[in-house]
Amino acid sequence: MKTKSFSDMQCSIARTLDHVGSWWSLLIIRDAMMGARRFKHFQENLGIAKNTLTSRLNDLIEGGIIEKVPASDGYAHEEYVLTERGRELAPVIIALAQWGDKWVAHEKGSSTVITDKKSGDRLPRIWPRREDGEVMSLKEVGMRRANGVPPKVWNKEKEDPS
Amino acid sequence: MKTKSFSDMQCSIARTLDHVGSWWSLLIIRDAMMGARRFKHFQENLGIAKNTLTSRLNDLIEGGIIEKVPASDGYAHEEYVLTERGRELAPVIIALAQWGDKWVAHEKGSSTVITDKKSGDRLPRIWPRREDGEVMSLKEVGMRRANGVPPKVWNKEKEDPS
DNA sequence: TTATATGGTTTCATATTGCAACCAAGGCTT
DNA sequence: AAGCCTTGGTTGCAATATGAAACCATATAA
Repeated sequence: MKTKSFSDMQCSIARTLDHVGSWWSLLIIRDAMMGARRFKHFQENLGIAKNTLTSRLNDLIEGGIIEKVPASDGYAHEEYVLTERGRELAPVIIALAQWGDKWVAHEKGSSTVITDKKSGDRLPRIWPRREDGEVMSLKEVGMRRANGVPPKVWNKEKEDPS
Repeated sequence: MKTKSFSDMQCSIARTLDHVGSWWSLLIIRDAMMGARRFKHFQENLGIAKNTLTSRLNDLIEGGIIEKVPASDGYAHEEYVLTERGRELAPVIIALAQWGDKWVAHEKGSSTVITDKKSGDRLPRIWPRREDGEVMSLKEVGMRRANGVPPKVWNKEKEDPS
């Protein structure tokens, strides 16, 4: 459940998860990226309860990740499509897919592969790089707050051994 | 809540979310990447309920993302540290942080910036690239199943207009 | 015109989370 | 050595989210 909201936290990650962190959100976004547009697409493919799907879709619409648009084929119904905000979550989806492909793919079922549409080839692992495009090792990657927010307690402990 | 497990789904993303998709998991992993090692670090920093933290930590341990090790300073307690599996979730965390930094940073509080530790500079956006290292546009990125799993219904609809 | 599919809403049972209280084992202080 | 505090939990209980099934209005198909 989520009684507590992450949106107050001083952290982009927490605030992002406030939008896409609920159980089904990222799978809905994945399906939307794969071409799902209608309620039944999501519902049949995910096996999600309809009331929950309604709820999650509304949350995503409220968060500006998905929007409702008139049906592309002239029918009366509306369809759910990703906004630019939503499409830009692709790196998250890709990173999740590639991690799973490497670490939990063999255990059960098949994997989802991220490809270059033209060639059909599997993409290399999405990975942090420097400005010059060089791949970084994870040890070289740091995290800090943008505007002088105090460092974590556990860092202070280490910096100041009594 | 999660009655239903994603682990049976034929999709790496779903199986990954089965490991890290619960409310607090990715924030715990984020804190671990920032140097948190002890129960109280996570608890104080996240404001998570203790029983929930216990539960999430155990899930992450069971998933091989975090492991318990003897205290680094010789004390009696044990500490929680990321395994290699866990450390390799960095691209997910980075992608989340950068998305949030771009799309939800201004609204409230400060943002979390991903940096090059040496220079302290902000990293460029993590983004899909071709084998040759060229940045791709999102339209060029595709997803498919590894081993001939049938395509989605909604794709068939389009391919076969009656 | 009738049947069926779509896109929901409502109700109820169940599973998680948050909160507060409690507790055992180590360390620290005196 | 005795007592207190911190750490790392566990155990209820209340609040909330999810799943399943029933129901329903509208749109589409036969």
